[in-house]
Amino acid sequence: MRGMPDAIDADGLTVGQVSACLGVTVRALHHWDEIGLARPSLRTAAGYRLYTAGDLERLHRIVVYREIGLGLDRIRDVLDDSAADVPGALRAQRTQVAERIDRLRQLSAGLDRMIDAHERGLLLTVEQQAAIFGPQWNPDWPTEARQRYGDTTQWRQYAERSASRGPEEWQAVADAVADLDRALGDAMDAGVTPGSPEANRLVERHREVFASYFPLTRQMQVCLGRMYEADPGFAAHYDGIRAGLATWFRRIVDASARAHGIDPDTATWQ
Amino acid sequence: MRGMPDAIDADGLTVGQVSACLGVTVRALHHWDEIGLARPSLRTAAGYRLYTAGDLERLHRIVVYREIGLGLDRIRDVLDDSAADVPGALRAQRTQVAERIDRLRQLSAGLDRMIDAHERGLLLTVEQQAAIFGPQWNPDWPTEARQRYGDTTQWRQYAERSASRGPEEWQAVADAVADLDRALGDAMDAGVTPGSPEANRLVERHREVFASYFPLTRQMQVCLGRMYEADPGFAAHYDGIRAGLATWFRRIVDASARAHGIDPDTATWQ
DNA sequence: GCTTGACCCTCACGTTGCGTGAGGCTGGAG
DNA sequence: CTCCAGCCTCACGCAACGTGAGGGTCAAGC
Repeated sequence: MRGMPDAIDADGLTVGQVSACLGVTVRALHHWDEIGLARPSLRTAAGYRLYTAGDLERLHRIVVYREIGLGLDRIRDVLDDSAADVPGALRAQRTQVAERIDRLRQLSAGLDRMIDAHERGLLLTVEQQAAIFGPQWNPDWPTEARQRYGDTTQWRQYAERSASRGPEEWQAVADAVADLDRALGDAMDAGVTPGSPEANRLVERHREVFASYFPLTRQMQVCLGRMYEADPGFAAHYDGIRAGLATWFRRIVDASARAHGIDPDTATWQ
Repeated sequence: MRGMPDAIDADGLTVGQVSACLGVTVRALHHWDEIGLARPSLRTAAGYRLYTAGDLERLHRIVVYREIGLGLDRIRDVLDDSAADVPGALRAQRTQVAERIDRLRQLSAGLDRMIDAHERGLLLTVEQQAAIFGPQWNPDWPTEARQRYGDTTQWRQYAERSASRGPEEWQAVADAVADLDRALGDAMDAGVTPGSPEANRLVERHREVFASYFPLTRQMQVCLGRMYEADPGFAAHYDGIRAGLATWFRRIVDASARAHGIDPDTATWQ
C-alpha cells in the first residue's frame, strides 16, 4: 500500500488494484486475459496491464455471473451477446445445480448409512434383529464385535457390506446360517468323518455362507474353527445345537485344510 | 460378446470383463492401475491385465467407496489401513458434502434472483413499487420495457444490477431521480441556457444518476434525450414536471455532447 | 493358412479455473 | 543508487478419468 501511485487519475488500474477492488486474484485476471474473456484495453510501455473504466464494467459483470456458478464459456456467451437467451442459460444452470444438489444429497445419505454401518455394524432396529436372528440373539453382540475387531480389515469389509443390506438381505443370511447349522448337526449325528467328501463339502459351504460377512480364506477358516471351539460364547452356540459340535466342526475344518496343503497347527489369520 | 473366452475358469478376468462386471470403465481400471490403487495380480504373456478373485474384492471395495464420493487417495488410505479411522474419514467427507450442498443452495438462490431480475426487471412487489416510485408509477412498465429492450446488452446490465437491489437501494435510486428531476425543472425556470456550465453539470449528473440502471455513454445519452422528447410517455413525464422540460433537456444534452466533440445529429446508440 | 473383428496394450493430450512458484523487469521511495 | 513491492511471462500441477492414435492379440470362420 506504500507505492500506491494513485493511478486512478491515470486512465487505467493495474492488476493489483483491480484485484483489490473486485476481490479476484491477480492470477484470475491473467487467466481471463489469456483466454480472451477480459483483456485490458491498455498496456504501459513496460507491458503492465491497465484496465479502463469500461474494462472494469466488463470485469464486474464477469464477477457477478461467476458468483452464481456460470462457467467462463457461458459468461463469455452472455457478455458477448452470442447466446441471446440469458434467462434460458440461467435456467439451464439452475437445473444443473439442482441435479448436483440431488446427487450430493444421495452421497450424504450413503455416507450416513456407511458411517452407521461402521459404528453399529448392523443397520437394523433391535426389534428387526430379534425378528430375524431369533430369540438367542443378543443385540449387544455387534457392539462387542466392533470393540474387539473394529480396527481390522475384515470389520471394514463387513461394514461395507452391511451398509447395503436391509432386513430382507439379513433374513437371507440368517436363513443360510441356520440351514448350515442344521446340516452340520445332522452330519455329525450321521457319523460323517473329518476328511470325508461329505465333511469337506460342508466346510466349503461354511466358507461360502460366511463370505456374506467378509471373504474368508482357508487359513482364516482354520483360525475361526479353533475360535469356535475355544471361545465360550461360540462353543455354547454350537454345542447348543449338538453336544460336541464345536469340536467336530474344528476337526472337519482342520482336515479340509490339510487336504488343501495347509497345516492347521501353523495356520494364521490372513 | 462373441469371442468371450469364458476366462472365468482361468485364473483371472480381463479388463473388459471386470468392466462389465463392476460397472466401471476400462479406462478407470487402467487409471487405478497406473496410480497403483488397484493393480492386477497377473498379466498374460501378451501383457493383458488379469484380475484375480482377490483383485476383484479390492476393486469392489473401491467402487463402494467411490460411490459415496471419496477421493481415490482417501480410498487408498481406507483400503491400505494407513488411516485407521474410517468413520472419521467418512464423517469428514460428510461435512464437506454438506458444505458443498450449502454452497450450491446459495448458488441456486442467486440464480433464482437473477432469473427473476432478467424476466421481471424488478424484484419488488407491486406494493413496494408503489411505495417507492410514487403514485405516477405503473407496475406494467418493467414488463413493457422488457418486451422492448429485453434482448439488448443494456437490459442485461440493468437486470444484473437489479438482482442485487432491494427496496432500500431502489428507494435511493428513486430519490436521486426525483432530486434530479426537481433540479432540472428549477434550472429551466431559472433560465439556464444549453451549453452553460450549469447545464453541462446537470447533464453529467443525469449520466451519473442514470448509471444506476446501466452505464451510459454520451452518445447514448444523446439518443436518450431525443427519445425523451419523442416518446409520448417520457415526454408526458418531463412536461408534467415543467412544460417544455423534455425539449429543454434534449437541448442541454445536445449542447453538452457537442462540447465533447460529438455531433448530436449523427450520434448512435452504442 | 489367412482374414476378420472384437478386444487388448501403451502413450499422450484435453478437461476446469485457476494456484504456485521460477526467473526476471519496473518504478517510486529513501 | 539501492531497495522492495509489484508487475511480467512461462510452465507445471491438480482430480479422475475421456478420447483418440497407433498398433499388437486372439478365437473364429473361410
